[in-house]
Amino acid sequence: MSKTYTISDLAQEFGVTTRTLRHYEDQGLVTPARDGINRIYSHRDRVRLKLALRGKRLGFSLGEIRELFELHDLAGSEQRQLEEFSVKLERRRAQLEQQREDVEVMLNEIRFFATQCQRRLAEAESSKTPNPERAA
Amino acid sequence: MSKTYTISDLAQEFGVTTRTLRHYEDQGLVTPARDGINRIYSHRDRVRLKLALRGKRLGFSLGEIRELFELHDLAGSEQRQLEEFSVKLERRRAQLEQQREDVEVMLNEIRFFATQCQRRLAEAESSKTPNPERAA
DNA sequence: AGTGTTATTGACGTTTACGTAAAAGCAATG
DNA sequence: CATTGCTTTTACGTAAACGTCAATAACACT
Repeated sequence: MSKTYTISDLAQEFGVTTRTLRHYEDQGLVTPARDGINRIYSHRDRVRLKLALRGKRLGFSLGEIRELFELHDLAGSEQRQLEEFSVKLERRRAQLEQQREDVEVMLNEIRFFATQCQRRLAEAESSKTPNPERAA
Repeated sequence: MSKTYTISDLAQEFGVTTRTLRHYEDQGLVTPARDGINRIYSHRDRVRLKLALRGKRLGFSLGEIRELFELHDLAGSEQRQLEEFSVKLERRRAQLEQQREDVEVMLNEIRFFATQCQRRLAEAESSKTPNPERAA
């Protein structure tokens, strides 16, 4: 049917260890089926892993990522919880926009230093080859 | 002369504990002077703390933040290390741009769910007040 | 002099996110 | 059929980033 993956398939593809995948299972982030004793990962597990790793890059804890998954799963459910859901989303959003701002600031700063670096390296280079403009 | 701060001044301002500030000192992120035994934080320390907290929000470890500070301090120094510096900066930049992409993806997803939420909440609301359009 | 506030240095505790080693089970393969 | 390779569970270890006492010291009042 739909393609499945072994534990090392996914580990390799995403550059993590099998230990990590088992850990994520303990934490409820993925729920692979079993072939006897061996884990079999579905497409859904693969997607979840991808999302989890993105979440990690964004600084979320595994617990928070699980929460997000739960919220995500809940997204088609009863209205009574939707309000609470909405509030949580708003908090996430604010946090992420702060983070985006942080990233922009950092990138600008890095770009600045990078150009400074290039300039200095260029200067050092041009002073090695005796060129007429400045060597005079 | 220039304004100084006590440990709790900065802790309060940045919403961290004094323990955190002492820890950051252990890790070499700030180097407050002393009035006898008491710490006195300079404007420079304050800036460093601010940068450190931003770094944390971006997912850097304290060790990495210290590295960045060292690189930053080195920025006006000898060319022989500039090349190495430049390489490190480039790695950071790539990492940050990946992160920025992650943030964008996440924000879009959140915005999508938020509007879905609002829509459902609105629907629920309008079905409470018997309005002619749909109650018919 | 006594009381309260804020500071100091240890030093052990805690949480998170895995690492790592041990012991054991299938499965193909030379 | 023994070895090699991948898997499993169990369980202790660890690095980072602080938390949380504890004991002590310096001031500010009142």
